[in-house]
Amino acid sequence: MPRLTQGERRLQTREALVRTARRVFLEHGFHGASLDEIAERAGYSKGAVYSNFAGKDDLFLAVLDDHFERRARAYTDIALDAPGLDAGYRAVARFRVEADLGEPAWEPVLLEFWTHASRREGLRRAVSERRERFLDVVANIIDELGRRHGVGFAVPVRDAARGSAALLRGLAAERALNSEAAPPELAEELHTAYMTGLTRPRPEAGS
Amino acid sequence: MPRLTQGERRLQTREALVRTARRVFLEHGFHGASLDEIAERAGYSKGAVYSNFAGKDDLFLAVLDDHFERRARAYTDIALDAPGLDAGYRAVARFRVEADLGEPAWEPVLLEFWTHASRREGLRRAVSERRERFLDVVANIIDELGRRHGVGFAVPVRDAARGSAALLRGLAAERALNSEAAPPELAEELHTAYMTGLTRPRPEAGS
DNA sequence: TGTACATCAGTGAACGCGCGTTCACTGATGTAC
DNA sequence: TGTACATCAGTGAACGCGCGTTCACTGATGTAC
Repeated sequence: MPRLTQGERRLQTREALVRTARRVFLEHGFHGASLDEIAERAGYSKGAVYSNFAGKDDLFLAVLDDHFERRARAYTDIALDAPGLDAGYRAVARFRVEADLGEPAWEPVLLEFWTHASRREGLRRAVSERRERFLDVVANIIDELGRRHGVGFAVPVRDAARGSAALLRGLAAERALNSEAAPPELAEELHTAYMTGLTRPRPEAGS
Repeated sequence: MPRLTQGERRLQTREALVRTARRVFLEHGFHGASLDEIAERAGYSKGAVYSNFAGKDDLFLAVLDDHFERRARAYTDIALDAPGLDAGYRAVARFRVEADLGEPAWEPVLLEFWTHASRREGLRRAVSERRERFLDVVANIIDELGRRHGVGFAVPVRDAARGSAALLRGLAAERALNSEAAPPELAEELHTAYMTGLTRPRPEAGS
């Protein structure tokens, strides 16, 4: 009914494609998903994909951006709303595991794309930049958490963030192979052990 | 010169295929590697692959078996030869990172195959069984380490082992995207923090 | 030791299939006067 | 408000390509007598 401008229409198409692409990637994996199916299920032809994205890789990057953005917001809320330091460590781990269990296909697709990207220099760089930006957010959370509770960390918060993400991702990979491998309680426990092992009583006071 | 029996010849073919397959998988990834190239570079035709393996998946499983076996031996030696508890935690992390850096393509291929397997029930199970067997070895190492140094752990050693592997794998994934992301010293530090966070002063003495 | 038949590792060609990407084209929207 | 031309989102067909798997076959090794 509301006459849309060309730009709005285009944006609408783009969003429909990204939304559908996410679903199809989840169902079939990155290599397994076909642009044909994505376009068709979104109500367009394959050409529409190429009119809006540089190709399959680029389409997945758009899905990625969407995902990381939502994750970043969720982590921030969850960690900083927690009642204590330990509770923060735990809440993040629990959230992550629950998210994985709710959408078990996501982590495998992401890893598949990472490995794909790791072999293509340009794409590798594109994914890496997004990754680092996401880690910025996590690092800020950890930093803020430390500040609020008057503790410091054995390594720079950025490195602590990377390790935290690595541990949770590794556990997700275990779960992809064996869904009972790392249930929420265990993930909580291990993540807390990791963060606790890094936590130091007193932060270095300013220079 | 030495006339080989049919069985020996067959075994020789099998081993040549596995050895070559490993190299080609490393070069092109699991999906990217073709049985044609593997067979040809090993000096056989594609049919030889199907005479020795059920298919591409099965061939990769053979490569996996080989890999895990060598890794298991290496970890055992390294952890138990270390002069102390912390040194053990550190040595394992360092070994793992050095191995990754020496063969940066391995972790991506392994992850690619894991994600592939996670979507095929039969294969998933096959990989999972191998995975659990490997974790048995790591769990034994941790158990022995704890015994020797008179400490216990906050979770069952099997779970501690899974988390250790998860952390190191997650860091490897980071490195696949950005080779400078998690250098040996950092991996050591993070892994030690994780293990230390799990370590408890006194083991529960037998019931 | 020698012969006849059976087994079997490995060959090589053919099969069957799907997909990412390109491109000439169209019909609708936007712009300029 | 209306007309003429330009732009552009999306179409749909064709292109080009590779690969995993199957299978009838062969030549050599193994077996039985």
